[in-house]
Amino acid sequence: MPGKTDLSELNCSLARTLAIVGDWWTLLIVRDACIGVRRFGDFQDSLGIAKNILATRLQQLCAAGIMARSGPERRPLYQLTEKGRALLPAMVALMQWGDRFASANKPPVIVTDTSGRPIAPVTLRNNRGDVASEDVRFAAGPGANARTRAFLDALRTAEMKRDV
Amino acid sequence: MPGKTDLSELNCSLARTLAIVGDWWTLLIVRDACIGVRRFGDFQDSLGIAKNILATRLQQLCAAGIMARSGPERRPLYQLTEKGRALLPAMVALMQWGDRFASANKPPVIVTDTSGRPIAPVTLRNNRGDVASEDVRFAAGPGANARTRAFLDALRTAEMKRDV
DNA sequence: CTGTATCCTTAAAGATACTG
DNA sequence: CAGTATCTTTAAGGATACAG
Repeated sequence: MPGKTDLSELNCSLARTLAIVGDWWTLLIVRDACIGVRRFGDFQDSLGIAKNILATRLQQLCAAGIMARSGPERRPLYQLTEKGRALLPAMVALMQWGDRFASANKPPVIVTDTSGRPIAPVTLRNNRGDVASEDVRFAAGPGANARTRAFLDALRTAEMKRDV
Repeated sequence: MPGKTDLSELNCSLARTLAIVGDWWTLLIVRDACIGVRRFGDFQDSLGIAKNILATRLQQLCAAGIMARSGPERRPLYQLTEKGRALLPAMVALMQWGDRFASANKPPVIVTDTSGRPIAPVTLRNNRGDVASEDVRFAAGPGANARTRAFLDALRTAEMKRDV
């Protein structure tokens, strides 16, 4: 992105994730890989992406350890690593949001287990069960720096002051 | 993004979601909103984003129904709508991935319920319990067009032919 | 404080041609 | 088929100044 800020500096795991997979094509490539695409040309056909862009993205994904290249040098296979497959819950959650709000509840693609049983809507849970989105809170974690701590403190204080 | 493809055309809910919230700043703004940020200036301070960019994003988010503007015209509040809060599972899943792979398991921010109980790692489940990422499959859904169907069929056939 | 209006820079995206 | 090498376009991001 033009003249941009380095999101990975932001002391925020979401920002760091987006700095790695947050651009327009990367998650779609990962999605295709999940579905079973492995060849350069198949990614290209599936996405309608320019070859140079695709080549760059695949290199980045391999460098990031999200995908791995194997097979013949002339006609390699690109496959997800464990780290790449770990993106699945996030990807499916994004898909489900799109199913609901951007595809009018008519999913172009449905997600199932090996027996065809549908994957349930992704929810947030604690050790007792689902947690509603209104009940979710954020707090400083072990990786928080002073700025992040101050920021969260300030917010908490502001809420105390009855901001509504 | 420069000279770009319209992802929303892709007959894919993930692409459509990314077309709405898939740029570098939008999800971070949503995250801040989740945490409790509501003021223009607070978003700006938190993210270090330029004012014009922030203004554009907030407009887009409001237009998309993800955030809503309220309060005095001179000093409005920006808050998530139901549609916006529905992004939480996806956001948390992305954060968790970053916690693990981009923050060395030292989360800058932790997510809890109202009692401080931690939110568990987001997983994929069917009606019986967790589904491992290797056991996830994709199939054409009610919103699939001919191209998507053909694509998924072709992949399935290719796998039959013993690709791996 | 919350924007809007300009201007500028830059690099991402795409098209095309070429190579092994 | 799987790239690499260029070239061009273009619009996103950012800085600044200004306004209500």
